[in-house]
Amino acid sequence: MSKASEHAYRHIRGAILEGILAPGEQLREEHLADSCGVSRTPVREALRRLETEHFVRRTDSQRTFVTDWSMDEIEEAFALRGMLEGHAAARASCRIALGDIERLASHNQSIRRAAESQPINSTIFLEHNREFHAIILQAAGSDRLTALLGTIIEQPIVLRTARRYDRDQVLRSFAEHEELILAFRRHDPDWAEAVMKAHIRRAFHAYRDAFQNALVRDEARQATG
Amino acid sequence: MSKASEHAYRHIRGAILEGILAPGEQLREEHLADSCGVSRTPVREALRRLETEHFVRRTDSQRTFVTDWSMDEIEEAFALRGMLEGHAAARASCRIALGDIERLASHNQSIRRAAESQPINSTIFLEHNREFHAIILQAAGSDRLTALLGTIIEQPIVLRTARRYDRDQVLRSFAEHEELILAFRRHDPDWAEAVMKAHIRRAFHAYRDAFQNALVRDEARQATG
DNA sequence: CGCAACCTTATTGTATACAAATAACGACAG
DNA sequence: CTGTCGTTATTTGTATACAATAAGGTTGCG
Repeated sequence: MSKASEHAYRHIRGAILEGILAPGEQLREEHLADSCGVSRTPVREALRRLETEHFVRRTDSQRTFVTDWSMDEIEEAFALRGMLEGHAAARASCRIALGDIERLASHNQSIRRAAESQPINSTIFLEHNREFHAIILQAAGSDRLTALLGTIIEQPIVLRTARRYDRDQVLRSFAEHEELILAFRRHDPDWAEAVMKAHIRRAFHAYRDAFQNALVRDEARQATG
Repeated sequence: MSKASEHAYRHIRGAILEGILAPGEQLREEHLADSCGVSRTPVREALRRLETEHFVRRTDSQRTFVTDWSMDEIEEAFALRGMLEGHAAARASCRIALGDIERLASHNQSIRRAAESQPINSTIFLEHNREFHAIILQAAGSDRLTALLGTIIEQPIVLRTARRYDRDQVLRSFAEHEELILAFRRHDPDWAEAVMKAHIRRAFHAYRDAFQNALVRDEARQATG
């Protein structure tokens, strides 16, 4: 994808991730075109792409809105992600090279250090966590699976979850990653798959807890303010 | 999606399914626009959509070609489809209404009749088979899963496989569907999932056998001709 | 006061012209 | 004869104007 449409894609996607474009907000092609400094044509292309990746959603009358997730939809997305990433881990366990296992270990050590820093460094955690999962996906050696997961992993949700992670939760991620690495060293697909599924499932509960806490805080703020 | 781009989508998709546009063939936007009677703009939109559905593929230099599958890619697609449709069957088994089970049974009887007709009626088989799977997917009640499977089930492949099905294979599909129905009546997710996975896996082997036979025939034709 | 048909305005869809990029081709050097 | 460079032709990308459609607001009627 060449200059303008790629730029529009990144710009809009970034704005959604940053929360500049809030969930539920309507997106107007012309307005986006202005704010990206391109014409509507590449904006439309970007929107279609963001739609397949579930960043935005279109109504029956072709209007586009930033996706606003219901808890059910999020649980469903996590369930599918667990299944697919579990499958990826199983495949990877049989194929992964020793060097890649070492890279996994290295990224996971960075995650441990991020957990132990004062205060914990979410950005570093997110970065190495992303890379950790990317290595596994690549080791699974299935372009199709990679493409599928690309439409499932909802970065806005991952982001919101991880930003709320406390030290315990990051250390728990670290521990689960370590177990995954053990499964890879043994080339045990069942083990790897089970650990990965559990890992994703825990992430879902972390998300749900964080979300509920946020709701409680909001209500408290409204009551006091 | 409104008139022109929807029309372009159906037109191009249909041409690929009919084999008018052959695997590996390059698609030129202007040419397609002429043959659809619309401008390039909606054609481009249709192509992007067909790309996400894997009907076409784009090179790094943005040229578009009708997808030409390698056997590895097909096996991978079948594996993912087995996993996802198995999951759908498990979900459906817990949620499906009695009426839907009766509809499944009815469609499957039509499949049996198609198998017993002289000669076997592939078109009828395909139609009811599609509907059978669609009912299950809908009963699973997960839009996300439906969307995912939409990008996995490769109609050109299903078509090519089913057209080669002999009576035995259609009857085998019928028998597997019957077992699926039994699992649904018992609301047994594990059973339903296992049967579905086996069903898809058998379809893969049917495809591979048909493909290999086709190869052998082609070679024989070249040797004789 | 409600609501329904109409009109106005906002927004998306499509066509087309032109710009940019890439592949195809051929000439020339080694 | 082969490979590389440059030129041309083909193809895709982008901007823009205009058409079609849907939303919102207004007026008139029950």
